[in-house]
Amino acid sequence: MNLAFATLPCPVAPPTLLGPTLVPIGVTIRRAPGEEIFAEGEPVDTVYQVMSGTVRTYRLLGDGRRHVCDFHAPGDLLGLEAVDEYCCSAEGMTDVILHAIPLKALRRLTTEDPLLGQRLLSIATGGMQRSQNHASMLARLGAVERVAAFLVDFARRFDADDELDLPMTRQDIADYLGLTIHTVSRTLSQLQDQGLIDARTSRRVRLRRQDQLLGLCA
Amino acid sequence: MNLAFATLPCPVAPPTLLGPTLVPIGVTIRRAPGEEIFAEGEPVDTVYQVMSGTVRTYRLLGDGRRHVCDFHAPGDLLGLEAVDEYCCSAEGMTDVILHAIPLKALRRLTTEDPLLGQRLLSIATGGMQRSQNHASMLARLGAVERVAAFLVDFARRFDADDELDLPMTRQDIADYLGLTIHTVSRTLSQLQDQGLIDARTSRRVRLRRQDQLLGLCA
DNA sequence: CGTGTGGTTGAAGTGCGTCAAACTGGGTGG
DNA sequence: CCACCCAGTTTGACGCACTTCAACCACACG
Repeated sequence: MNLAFATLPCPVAPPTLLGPTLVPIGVTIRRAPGEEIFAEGEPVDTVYQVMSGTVRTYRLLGDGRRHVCDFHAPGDLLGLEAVDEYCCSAEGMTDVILHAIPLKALRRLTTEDPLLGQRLLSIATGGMQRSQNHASMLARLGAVERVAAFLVDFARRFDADDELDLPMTRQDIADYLGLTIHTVSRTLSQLQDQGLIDARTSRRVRLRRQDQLLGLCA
Repeated sequence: MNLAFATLPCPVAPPTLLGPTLVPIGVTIRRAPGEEIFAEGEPVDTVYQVMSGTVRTYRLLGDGRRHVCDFHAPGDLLGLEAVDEYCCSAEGMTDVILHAIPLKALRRLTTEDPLLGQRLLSIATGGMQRSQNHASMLARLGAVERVAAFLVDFARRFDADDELDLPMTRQDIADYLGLTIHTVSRTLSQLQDQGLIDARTSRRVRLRRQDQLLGLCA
């Protein structure tokens, strides 16, 4: 067993981050499933790095419609904003461990360490590209393409190769893909009938033909 | 919906007297309407600041479907990417004057000047927020809401208060809003019938009831 | 005056949403 | 251990918003 990893609280380090934590300051906090991390409109005073578990960020429109901006894996940074208030809310989907970094301290460190600034910029542009991909998908793909794109993307970012353990409900997926739970459910059934996936339970999906799923993403 | 977007202080100015640039290096280039500035997939070696005119950034999906990522006003920065190739194409919609900044030089300046790094980070997070707004719109708003949101947003970012001079075609708008030109045209006619706008010509629109249009954006 | 590009409008088609009902699995209490 | 519940999920029937197909219009240009 790799003891170096065993002592670190962040088992997954995505390419945007060089180390397990972004900065050596801040405190560790925990959140239960459904528990709020920060809310849209609150003043920004803290940036969070996901250390373990999964987080969803979302916005509520005037009449209650919800849009899930993204699902966040260990390593992801939350709350890096352009303005002085959070533009979306964040809450845990599983039990979550977060590294909470005071914004002031982060700013101070950034002025001292240009490399940290570079890294933050890279994270921010990466986030921009990701939301642009999301927007392109919502603008031009149909339901089957969206669900296929979601499955392939989730497999790449989170779990293993083809055995997915989805931490989110159908409603979460629907609000992420701009669909309804009915359409998501029907589409998954359709992919199952076509033999592209194998939905063992509603939360456990195996990608049988990842190449064909990828081909559906246009 | 929060329509704020971080742009640099570059007011619309006649070509002979351009506003402040991001950095004191780089060269000025011009592009005609429809002319390419950079293309999706090309290696990133230059970032551009729009000095005058309007630019569209877009992506092409496999089968020819197009998604317009954004329309860019004077002051906006183009080509700030997370990876080593442009993730969308950019071309002029009007005659355009751009400030072309070699990426290497920008990187060097950034390590020397932490304030510039802050500014770039602010631009990047602003761009991320803007694409997130775009995605939320595409995910959850209907055609009327999308067109209304587009008009209000365009009025804020570009032109004057309520007299819009649209530099883009219906196809551009449709590809930005995830609709067809037919739906865009019909929706504008509908808003006209309701007295919310006054479409003098197809490119010239007056917002008669901006408050009501804003109310439509959910 | 003909041609071409972009825009508008109508009629018909369709993909996804809405409404409604049944199902499933996990948790709880009798 | 079983009965029951309940949130989440699946599935069917139907409606509607947007797309598709098609025609016509407006204006610029040679």
